[in-house]
Amino acid sequence: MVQYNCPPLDLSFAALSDATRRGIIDQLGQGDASITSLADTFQMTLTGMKKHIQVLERAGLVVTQKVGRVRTCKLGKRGLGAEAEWIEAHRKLFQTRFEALDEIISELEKEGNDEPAS
Amino acid sequence: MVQYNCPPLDLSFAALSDATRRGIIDQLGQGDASITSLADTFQMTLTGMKKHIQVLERAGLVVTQKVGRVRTCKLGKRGLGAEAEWIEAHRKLFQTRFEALDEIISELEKEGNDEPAS
DNA sequence: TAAATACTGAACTATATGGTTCAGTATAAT
DNA sequence: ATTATACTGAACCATATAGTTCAGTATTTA
Repeated sequence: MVQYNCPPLDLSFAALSDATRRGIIDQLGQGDASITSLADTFQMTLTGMKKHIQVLERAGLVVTQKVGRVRTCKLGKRGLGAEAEWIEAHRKLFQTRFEALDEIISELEKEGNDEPAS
Repeated sequence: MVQYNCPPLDLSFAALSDATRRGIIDQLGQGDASITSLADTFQMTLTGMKKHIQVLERAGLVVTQKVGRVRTCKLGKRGLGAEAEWIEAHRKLFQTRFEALDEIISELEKEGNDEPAS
């Protein structure tokens, strides 16, 4: 039986499934930030923000470094390559599947630009 | 022609964060399947598989239809467009960030330990 | 030295997830 | 009419998540 086990994707997709964490990535894309400034931006306690950062760190999406009393967070070098690969590969799979059912799909789409569901 | 009835990214990324569910998508890419055959493939109870399918359905990644006593699962028309968009946009963000902070990143990698030994 | 700042960890709450078993219902096959 | 098949729902379990408060420690700053 094929093993579909892929821990890094588990961790990164789980990390991306939270709007606050996606927001943190947005924010870090603008520049590095401390836990305090992120907690302030997202109106959350320091402890709560630290947990989000830990989730992002475990997924390799963020790295942090503590200098003095300030922990600075930045985007991880790992990036989103593996996730992009999986998504792209399977996006094609979806499309292929629909092409195989082209006659049915195109018929449905002719009935309206949106969902044909009544 | 992108997303119309698009459930939030929260739901789809959460759905993709489980290896079994990613495997189900692989499987459905090969052809439609019943709950029973999927449960068999992934060595799981029917009830367990039904829960996974429900998660995928809520995310819009899978649609199902019950005919007689068999519920057939197939890939949802929604696809992975919204997810691909988010990932691609942010992948560029990561890259831009690294170019800007190349020297700092390499310094981080040299240190490795950010916790003072107390 | 004293006080403010920045973070950390433990503990708690509430809810979700991933899985099970068990007891059904509806449908198909014999 | 029986029986087997396919699914469904409720209930349960263990663990994880998303957040909090509270009590610290370590580091600046005044």
